[in-house]
Amino acid sequence: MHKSIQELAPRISDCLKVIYAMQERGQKVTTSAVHEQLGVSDATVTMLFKDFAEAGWVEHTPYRGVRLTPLGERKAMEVIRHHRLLELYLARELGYSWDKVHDEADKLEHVISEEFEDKLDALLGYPTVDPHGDPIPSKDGVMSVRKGCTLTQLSEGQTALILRVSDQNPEKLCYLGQLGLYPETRVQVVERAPFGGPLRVLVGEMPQQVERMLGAELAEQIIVTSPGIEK
Amino acid sequence: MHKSIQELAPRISDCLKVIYAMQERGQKVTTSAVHEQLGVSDATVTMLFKDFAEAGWVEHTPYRGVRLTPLGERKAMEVIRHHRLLELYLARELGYSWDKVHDEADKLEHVISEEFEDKLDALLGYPTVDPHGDPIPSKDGVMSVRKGCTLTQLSEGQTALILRVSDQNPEKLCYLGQLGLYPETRVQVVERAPFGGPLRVLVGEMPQQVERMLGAELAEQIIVTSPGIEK
DNA sequence: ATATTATTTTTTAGAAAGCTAAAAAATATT
DNA sequence: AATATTTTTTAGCTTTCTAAAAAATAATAT
Repeated sequence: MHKSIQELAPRISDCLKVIYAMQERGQKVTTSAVHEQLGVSDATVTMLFKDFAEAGWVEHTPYRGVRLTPLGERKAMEVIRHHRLLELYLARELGYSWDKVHDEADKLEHVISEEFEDKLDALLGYPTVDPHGDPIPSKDGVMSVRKGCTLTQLSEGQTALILRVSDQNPEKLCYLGQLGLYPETRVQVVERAPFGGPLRVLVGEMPQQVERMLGAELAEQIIVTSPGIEK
Repeated sequence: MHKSIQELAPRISDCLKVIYAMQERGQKVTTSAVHEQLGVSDATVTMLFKDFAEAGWVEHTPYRGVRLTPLGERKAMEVIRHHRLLELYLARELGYSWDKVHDEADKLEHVISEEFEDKLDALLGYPTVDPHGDPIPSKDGVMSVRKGCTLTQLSEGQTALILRVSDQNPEKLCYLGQLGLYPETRVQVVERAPFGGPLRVLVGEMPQQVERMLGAELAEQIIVTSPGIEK
């Protein structure tokens, strides 16, 4: 007899997040891929897939991986909303730097009540993006994603606004912060070395603009407004 | 082979709190008493006692119960500090009523980091009491208890300041809140019915003073300044 | 194409943690 | 001394996870 999923136990919601993130990136959600992200064995992932399928959150084709159902996406939105509200709260109210918010939010998100979430939401003024520029889903599960492209896709001379810095690695975030590359910051590509080489960019508005060098690996993680369509 | 206690798992810190609370009230900390408070079987409590003794947190005399060592008290202070800082934070920053803070803090206290605690502490201005008037231990484990007596111990006509309202029951707290019986509020006993009968008290300062009736069971939980020694 | 080999996923069997009911042991009460 | 109560020990349950075996799929060579 298999037990059905009642509450969002830590393992459950972590797995949901991983599945959603992979699917969002257009990747196949396979046993081995989730196993790598989640740090549990393949056997465990297979069992999680079964539980999820039984709960109606995913469609599971054995040996082929899973795909979220509308219900599953809804659940994922709840988890992501908790996480991102907490991230923003930690950064704005408690003064956490943006490279530390992820890990702390990961621990807190499993224990906060609905009431806590609502009060946070109100305290923060019903925000729509977290410190990395990632959108915060609304309470009814709608997440509006601002369209953009990666910084590497801009051509020389082009200007854009940073929308998201979608990396979880604290070291990388810390470094990007030192370069001033936060969401809502203006950037201009001065020079683009070929074959995935580094970028030379101007960061910030006119008076205090600074020039920075940036490797392609990092630039790839920076989502900016598509040229022409600034808002 | 028995595993030693490394981290303060939820069960562990809950048990520590219960042991500390009982010892503070001068009660014997026996297997059955902890079993009742904690909601686990006697067998489990016996095993917890063993683990605690092995960790050097208590002295365990088999069939006689436990007594906290200085190290054990130190650990208990850490747990209580977490809990009470969170309670104050929930009440003051997020607008929780004082009857709801306990349960939410109970969930959060198991997951917050040292950094989170420090930032809360700073945000709250390094507070010394929680919303119930219970003292918050300092980071180095010192807790200064303001001496007082219960409201039932005052004689007719006497005046005092409420120091603590040390009840955890949400319903009772909610009711006491309706009567305006919060810490730092002035009260005067107008009439004291004999044989544990109800009290008639004046609540608040002169201009907007109100008269209230109060059963002995509730009055017993209200700690006030001893007459004469107001501060 | 088809057989062979490699890879991935699932199943199976069992380990470890955490708990409890019931039996045994110690203490308390009459 | 006999009986009742409490605590501890024992044995075993449930949950959650994994290593290894089995099954399915994918890649390669003939």
